[in-house]
Amino acid sequence: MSTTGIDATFAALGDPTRRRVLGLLAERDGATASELSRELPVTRLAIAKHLAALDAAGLVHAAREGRDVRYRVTPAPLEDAVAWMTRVGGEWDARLARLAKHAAR
Amino acid sequence: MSTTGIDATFAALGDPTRRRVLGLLAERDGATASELSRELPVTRLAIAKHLAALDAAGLVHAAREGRDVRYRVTPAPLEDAVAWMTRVGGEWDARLARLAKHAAR
DNA sequence: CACATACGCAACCCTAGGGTTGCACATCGG
DNA sequence: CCGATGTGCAACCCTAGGGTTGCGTATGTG
Repeated sequence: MSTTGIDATFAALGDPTRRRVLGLLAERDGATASELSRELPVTRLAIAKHLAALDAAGLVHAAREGRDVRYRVTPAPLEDAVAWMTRVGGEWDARLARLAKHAAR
Repeated sequence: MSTTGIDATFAALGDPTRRRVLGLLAERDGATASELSRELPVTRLAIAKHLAALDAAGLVHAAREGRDVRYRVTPAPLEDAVAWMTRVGGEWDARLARLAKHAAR
């Protein structure tokens, strides 16, 4: 499942707009690209691209519903990212590292 | 302090090479740019740029020692990044979120 | 049916930035 | 003092990718 892996995750999170998209989607789960484009200063198609990238990174899942496509957050890859951070952080908080590893569902 | 904040942190972490640099530095703390460049397939100057970026993001601290400059990891900004992730994760693990926030010393 | 709405493809523009080379300067060791 | 080593600046190349517009297509609604 982690075929794409950490590289894709961090790359996806690297862009500010993409993080805003993900953030919005975290609140309005199941939103469409058009809906999100109304709340951001970019085109619908730009949002669609970002959603595609997030989808490729496994951070989001697309589900077609008739005319429109609804997206919902799938935060599993974030666990690996957190695990990496705690590692390079020198286990600066051992409890955090332990929980991050334990949080895998 | 959080003006640059999360944007800079995630941007810095977005590049694979830069993550490798940070990862190496986590093991060999206090390494110089030249040392790191010997273990990576890129130029010393490229490493130096990455270290500058990491420094700007507050993930690394440069300390001049005579002829060479030694870098050490300062993982504090990672806490904010982790906090953001847990937030967009829909508090998929409430304990993790609590600890991430609590870890800020 | 006609119109609005939502998605998708393709081509394109343009800047950011990762990486390089070439040179100059500082410092350490013999 | 001289050479080896480490850092820094500047200019440059080049690709990735964020964003756009234009158009075509499908699905919903009056």
